[in-house]
Amino acid sequence: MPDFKTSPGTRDILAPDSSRWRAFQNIFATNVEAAGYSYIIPPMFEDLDVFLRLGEATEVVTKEMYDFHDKGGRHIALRPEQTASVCRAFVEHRPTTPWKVWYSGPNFRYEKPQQGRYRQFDQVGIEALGVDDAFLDAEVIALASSFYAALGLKQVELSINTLGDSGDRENYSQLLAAYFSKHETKLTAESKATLTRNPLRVLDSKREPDQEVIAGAPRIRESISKSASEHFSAVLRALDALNVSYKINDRLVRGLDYYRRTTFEFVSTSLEAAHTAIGGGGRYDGLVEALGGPATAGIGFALGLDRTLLACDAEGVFAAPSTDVDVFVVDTVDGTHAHELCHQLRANGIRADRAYDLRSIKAQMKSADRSGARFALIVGSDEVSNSTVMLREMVLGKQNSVLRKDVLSELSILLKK
RNA sequence: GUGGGCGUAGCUCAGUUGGUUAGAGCGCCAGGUUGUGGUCCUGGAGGCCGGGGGUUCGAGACCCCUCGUCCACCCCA
Repeated sequence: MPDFKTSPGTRDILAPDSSRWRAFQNIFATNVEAAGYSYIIPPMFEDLDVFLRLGEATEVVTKEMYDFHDKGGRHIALRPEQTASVCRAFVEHRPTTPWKVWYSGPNFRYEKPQQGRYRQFDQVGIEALGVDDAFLDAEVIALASSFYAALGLKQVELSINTLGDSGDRENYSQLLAAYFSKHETKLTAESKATLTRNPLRVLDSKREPDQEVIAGAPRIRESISKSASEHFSAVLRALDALNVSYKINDRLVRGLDYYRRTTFEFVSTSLEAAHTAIGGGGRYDGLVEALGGPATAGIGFALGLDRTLLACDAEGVFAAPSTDVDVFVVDTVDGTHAHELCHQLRANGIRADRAYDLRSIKAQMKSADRSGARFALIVGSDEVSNSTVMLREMVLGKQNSVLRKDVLSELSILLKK
């Protein structure tokens, strides 16, 4: 056993998974940049207070923060998500609105790891600030939806709900608290605990014994303001116009406290494990204000890389792209020829690798095979003496002699086929 | 944070009721093939059996602790 291993909940992403990650991020970037979202790279840590604005009833804030005091005495936290950072950046730079940004990168939560849940986990996401328009809600949701489609995912369901405005949410929360307290004896112990912390989240319980009480609970849409209700209808109409299918789920409240109005979640029906939620988001009108900025509307989503890739595995889509080189150079003379040929090929955009330590031709050919290169260039003493190289097409097992000076042009032609 | 399963070679795993120098397959290296990979054959390297303590004449096997990992709960992406 090695002396050192990765910390719990962290891991090394090696090839071919690493190239899959990068492709994932590239596809995401292409999709959202095509919709006017620009790239933001916020810091991975901030003043703890930035994240405290996410809400005191949120476990992400109260129990799972990676926080520490730095050498300057600042109370710092590794970001548990990126929405708060984006809002802080908005307040700090005051860009013109609408401000549409996307991000990609790791977040940190001190949780007990299990499948699809890590202490360092990656998300991609977008945030759009300064716009109240229901068309934006629908645009954001549609972008997530078409991104899943771009990966090849089919078994993804969209749930959507509205939480009303902040006053509505408060009222509803109290209404629920009253209702659940009345029926407390019928609730599971876990739900009772949740009730004292955040009555809304009791609705999220998937425990069987709770279902009857939940079914009878008051519905939020009965107690939201007219404007919030109209906003929700407009979002749904805008989704219909794009043929984005959804399920209204009036029990969907989501984890973070800052959500207002539109809230949504993407669930993979191909996953068996507990973690089927592969992405989610919503409006967070008021969060910018909480961070000291002007009253500003905001909406966004975050998608978990790991979970989305698990869903891809389950559906057998989005394989890791190949990173194989085009050419592998075998040099049994002294290594100099491989050295120079690789350099020349690479300089001309041909992906090339070689063997080292002047191993036997057999060993070098084995490396060539493993490299996945389509062609091998073989240089032995015969080739050196008549200024040629042997060009071998690996899968065909055919080879022919090529003048050393023609190698580049010859390969360029062959690789285009 | 709570509960349960599992830690033996780089990987996947065998290892009888405790009994000598701990095994297989795959992978890796070398040779068979003095200029050729993928198939085949032969050989080789590689293990403080997660760590610590205990029981025993004797522990990879049993007990305790600890760490890691997986699963469920909680929570969430």
